[in-house]
Amino acid sequence: MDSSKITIEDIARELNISKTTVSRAISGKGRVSSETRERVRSFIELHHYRPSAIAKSLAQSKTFNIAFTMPGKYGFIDMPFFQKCMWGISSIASESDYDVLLCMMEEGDISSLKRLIHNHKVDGVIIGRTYENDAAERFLLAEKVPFVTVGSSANPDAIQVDNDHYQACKELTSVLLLKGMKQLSLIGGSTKYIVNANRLNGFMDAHRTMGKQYLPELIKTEVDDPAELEAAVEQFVALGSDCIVCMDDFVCNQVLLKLNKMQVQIPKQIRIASFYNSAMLENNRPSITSLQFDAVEAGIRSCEILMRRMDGKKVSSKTWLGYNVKLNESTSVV
Amino acid sequence: MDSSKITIEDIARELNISKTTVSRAISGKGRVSSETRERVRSFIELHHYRPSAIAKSLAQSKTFNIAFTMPGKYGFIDMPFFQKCMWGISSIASESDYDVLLCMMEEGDISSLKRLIHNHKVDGVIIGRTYENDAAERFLLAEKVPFVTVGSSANPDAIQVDNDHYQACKELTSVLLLKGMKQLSLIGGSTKYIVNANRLNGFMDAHRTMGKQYLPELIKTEVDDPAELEAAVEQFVALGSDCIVCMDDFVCNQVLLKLNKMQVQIPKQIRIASFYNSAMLENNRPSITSLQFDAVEAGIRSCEILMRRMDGKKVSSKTWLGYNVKLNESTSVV
DNA sequence: CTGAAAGCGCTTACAG
DNA sequence: CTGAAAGCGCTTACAG
Repeated sequence: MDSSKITIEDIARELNISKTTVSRAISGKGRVSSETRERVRSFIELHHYRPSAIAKSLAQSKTFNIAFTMPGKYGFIDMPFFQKCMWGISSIASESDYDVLLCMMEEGDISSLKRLIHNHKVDGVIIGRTYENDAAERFLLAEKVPFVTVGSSANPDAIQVDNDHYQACKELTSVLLLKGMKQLSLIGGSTKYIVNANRLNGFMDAHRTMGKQYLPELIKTEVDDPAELEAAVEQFVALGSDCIVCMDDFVCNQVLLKLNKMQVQIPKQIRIASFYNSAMLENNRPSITSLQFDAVEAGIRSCEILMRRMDGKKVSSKTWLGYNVKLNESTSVV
Repeated sequence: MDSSKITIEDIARELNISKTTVSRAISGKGRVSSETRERVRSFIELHHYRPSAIAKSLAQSKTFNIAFTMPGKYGFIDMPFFQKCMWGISSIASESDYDVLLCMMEEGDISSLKRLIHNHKVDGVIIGRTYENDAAERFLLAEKVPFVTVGSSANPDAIQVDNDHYQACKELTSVLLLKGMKQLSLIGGSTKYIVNANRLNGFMDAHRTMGKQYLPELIKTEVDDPAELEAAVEQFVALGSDCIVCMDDFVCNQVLLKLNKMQVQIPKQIRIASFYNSAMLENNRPSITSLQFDAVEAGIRSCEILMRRMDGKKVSSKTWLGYNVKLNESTSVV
């Protein structure tokens, strides 16, 4: 018998029992005598029978697929994050015999997501990258498709899994202050992004909590072009800042290039820390002190939550993930 | 009528025609009067009917899914390649209303692939990373599942899409020689890997073709630990090599670090080129001369070929992809 | 050009 | 504990 074509009906016929019983013996739902169960089990093993996921899907009106959305053509930044995240998602999904379907889309263009949903190919989705006023989220909400976002969303109806950037930044800043640095400077992009606003607050509150002052001239947010960034770095150095804290790894990378150009040595002449880790900084010399967020965990948690949500269970709308402060060469006080 | 629950039967009833006709009007297969077709079309549009991909799958015994395999937990190297490749694959797949299912696996552990195939969740697979004596390939061959590999495979039965590394390396080497470099050195890993053997041959044949000599002392393959690599670099410098050619970007990265440590300036004191491009080198200062391979194209071609193969069409067992020689600062002859 | 009917391979109330 | 039968929502020979 060709193993790839065995059906539940074949088993029933061979074993002289009904399809119903076979189905029950396999799924474990409903009572089946242990003797019958064993006969089915051994037949299946012998003939390498594998149930058709498609038929099961149709019968149960479930696809056993979830989608994972991520940037496609552009935004090749921080790809390791997505890979690790996917790994976490896959592991959890497969435990429930679910598979993950790729959905690549750019900001604004959610056509691939629409196709997936309209074709009823998935039971739920994990949004790997959120945007402000996210079209994908609005669409999924309207279509009543369960989803969870990795990263914060402004949408109060979205179920979110995120790192506690505020706490993490506050802690890293405190550690730097404890190490004796006195003139921390901060540089980063737009604080209209929630995550950046949180980072700024963490930075400031750490100072407050420890009874330290920060110099307003040393805080430079809303930086969005290289020239501006270079000017800021020059100013920090001129004002005698002893450590530059970067709001993200992208900014950090640029700061490093600028300091290199200026021939300023790290950590001898100035120290550097980043509020975000990434592959970009991983191989840097000196190694960069940064906050470590675990992308695999983000994947795991978001998938677990989505699974529960798809099961109709209540889930909390916001899940905080852990973080680590990783001290490296770039902030060593010689 | 709840749009998410409309079936072909509802349409048939509302329009007073048979399910058969509705199905034909939608699929375009079989003759349907243009009037009927139009009635169906407008009804569908009005009520936002979307056929169930699952039901279609079961009826046609096709899943409309393909799998893309890539490394999971380990091997976080060169992730942008996979992302670009996936983007290419997705675009082509979606043209035929196919979706791509993620299959993350480590060398040797093909359990996730097995699950996918046994559950009949895909019609074909694209192997994103090939290994020697690839377990995944052997499995798919045995299961008679159509697949294509991105990158070369030693398996003669595998349908492969690959870059012509030999030609590419030969060309880059020739260009370097034409620029006047006289003592090219070559460094890389094991030549048991087909791709490395090809690279070595390209390097040597370029010399031969141009009537130049290469010094055996300047060719160092089978390098597999950092100490060995550092020693080799020191030797190259001591022997007066004017350009180090690296077999891949990983080796190149290490060579750069070593030269940096040695305070040897690029390209002033020595030049550098890589036989492979990657994000790791993209942001380097100085920018690195390297061979450019288009990962999006690799995805596109492999998916096109897989689609044709799944259609039962004959496809050539080996497809060569293009490449570009990208000259950058690291080989400028001042 | 159109339909009735069987089929894809499972699941699941319902009845026993 | 077990079965007959209907159902999941499409497709497709076959017949007209």
